[in-house]
Amino acid sequence: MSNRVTIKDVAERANVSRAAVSAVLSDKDGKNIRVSPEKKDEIIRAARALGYVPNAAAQYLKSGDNNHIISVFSYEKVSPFNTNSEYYLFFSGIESEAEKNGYDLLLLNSFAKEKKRSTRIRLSSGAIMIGVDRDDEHINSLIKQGFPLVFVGRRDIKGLENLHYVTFDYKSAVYGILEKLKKIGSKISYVSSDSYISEPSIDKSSFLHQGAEELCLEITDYKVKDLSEAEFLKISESGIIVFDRIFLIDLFTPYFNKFDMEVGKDIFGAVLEDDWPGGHEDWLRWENRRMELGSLAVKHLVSLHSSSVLPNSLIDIPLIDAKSALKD
Amino acid sequence: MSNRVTIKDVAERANVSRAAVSAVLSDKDGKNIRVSPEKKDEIIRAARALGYVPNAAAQYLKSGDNNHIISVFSYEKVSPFNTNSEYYLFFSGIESEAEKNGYDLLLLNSFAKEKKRSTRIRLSSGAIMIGVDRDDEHINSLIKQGFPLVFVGRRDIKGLENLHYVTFDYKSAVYGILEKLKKIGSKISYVSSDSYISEPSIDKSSFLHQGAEELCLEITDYKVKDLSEAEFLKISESGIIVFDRIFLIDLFTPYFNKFDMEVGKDIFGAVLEDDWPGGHEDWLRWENRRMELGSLAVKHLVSLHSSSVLPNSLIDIPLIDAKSALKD
DNA sequence: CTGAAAGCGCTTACAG
DNA sequence: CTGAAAGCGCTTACAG
Repeated sequence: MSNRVTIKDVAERANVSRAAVSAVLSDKDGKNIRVSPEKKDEIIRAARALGYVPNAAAQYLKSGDNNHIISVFSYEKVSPFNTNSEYYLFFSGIESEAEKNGYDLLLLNSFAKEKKRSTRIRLSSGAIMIGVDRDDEHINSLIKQGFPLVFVGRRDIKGLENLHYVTFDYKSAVYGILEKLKKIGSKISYVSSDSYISEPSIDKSSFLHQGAEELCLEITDYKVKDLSEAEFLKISESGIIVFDRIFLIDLFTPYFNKFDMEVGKDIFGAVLEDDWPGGHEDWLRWENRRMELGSLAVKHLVSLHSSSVLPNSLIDIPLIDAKSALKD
Repeated sequence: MSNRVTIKDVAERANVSRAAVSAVLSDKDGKNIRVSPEKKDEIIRAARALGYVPNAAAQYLKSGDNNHIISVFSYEKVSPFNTNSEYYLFFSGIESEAEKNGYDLLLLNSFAKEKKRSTRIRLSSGAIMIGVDRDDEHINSLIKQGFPLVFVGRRDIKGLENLHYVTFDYKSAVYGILEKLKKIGSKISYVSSDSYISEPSIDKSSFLHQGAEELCLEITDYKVKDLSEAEFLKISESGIIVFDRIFLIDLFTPYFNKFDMEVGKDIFGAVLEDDWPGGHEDWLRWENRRMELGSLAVKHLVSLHSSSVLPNSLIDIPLIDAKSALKD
């Protein structure tokens, strides 16, 4: 920590003002500050001889410029770049897009000091939020103050308007599935888990009901925890089952077997989720586009930086095609 | 960028000095600065009402403290957290150990602006280097100035002493392999590729020769690019082949087949590398301990931070056991 | 064409 | 027990 060389050292060695050093070394010479070629040369040589490395913290503090660092904030237990994290693909898309745009990433994942952690965001000039916690005071304050921040997935936080987020185009995906199903029949059982209701699950459900109405389909909702045989029979009566989560399939499979029902033939199933482990080809579903969404989050953040529009105004969010991999 | 609230705003609202705000908000009240409980309460309320978030860049600039951010620097094309990067496991170990110690990670991987990139290191208070480029002026300057920096893998940079690095214990691994081989015979062909000579490959080779001498084994060196039949026959005559890189196996396999030689029976092969794709069970080799090495790099960096020893003095480096997964 | 000065947002001696 | 002031290392108007 001791003998760091600063701009002052360079200035002294080159016999110029610090301003001149700053201008030359950050290629801003010629704007407000003009430096003669000889001095310029001398400054560069002095910097090299001394081993000067600019203090990025000081630069950022003073200039307030975009420092081309994006914080990636995750509330989850598993770090998002762990392959078996459900956020890995988001993260992977974020990283490659960030690199394309010349941004570096600050990963905020330590759980030790919650408070310090959200503070470190201020070392970056923008943040991408993965995960669903919404009660971080610092984060909410920063949003209010117009700190560029993009959520992956629609987010709704009470008291906060104009949140920036990118999301899948669930509407067209859900409608696509409904159109396929309409060819089979007009009654649909919609099975959802009891789990925590997030914005995406709210959206999917509302698009489903809205679409059903438009397409004259009849939907019956079921909340399922443990599945009894009676329940199964009631649900499967319609011949068409839509799940909101993949894992629900496991609850039903034993009964499909027991009653000799073949999915895609005797009964039709669709799932409104994307994280497919492989197999399950008889299920109607959509592709995993998480990488694309991660990449989109970065694009959105970059546009927030470059645009003259105040961050608080909502920028148009291009939608990811959630292309349905449905059978004909 | 506009309406960020600063410590000044909080101080004004709470009718105290900025010093008091700073002390209270960073839990340093009671040291040099004492604040009455009422004022303390008022400060906290004011900060909350205003939505104050400390500016980490300013804090770091002023205090110079350990800001608990580690830069992870990689020179490679593929980002280290890409699963198929050869650095993925190092990175994975770095990340989990960093989290354990309450450190966040700044990933420096963008290739657009090489200069800016190494500058951003200064936003962190330590760095871990993966990959082998050694001609980054900024990095070298920072090392000279005592910036805490740890290389993954032994590194040798001209003009720089007391580099910090963590490395595999190649010596014991290579000796372990030699001891196994000694049971088979006393003549060994050492085949290495023509590729770029890095410190690890230098180390492995020198341990191999040194160990052979101690164990009274005879080693003949071969540099191989395209393998001719004549060459193959010469090399395989010894009955024992040691490769420095896994991919060399592919050059030899066709000839093993042609001459009906079975590895582990008619001929013995060992490889001084760890990144095994699976299979190849007949080859003597060692385990992949990259994750452990990544984790060790973080431990080393943390000890650099906490120790009162000047960074320039070399701290003892605990070695990773490169456990040999050799057959009996 | 060049340099002196103010100030970014903090923290930390130091004086009262 | 509390506040005024200096200063971390930069950049950017501004005055000459």
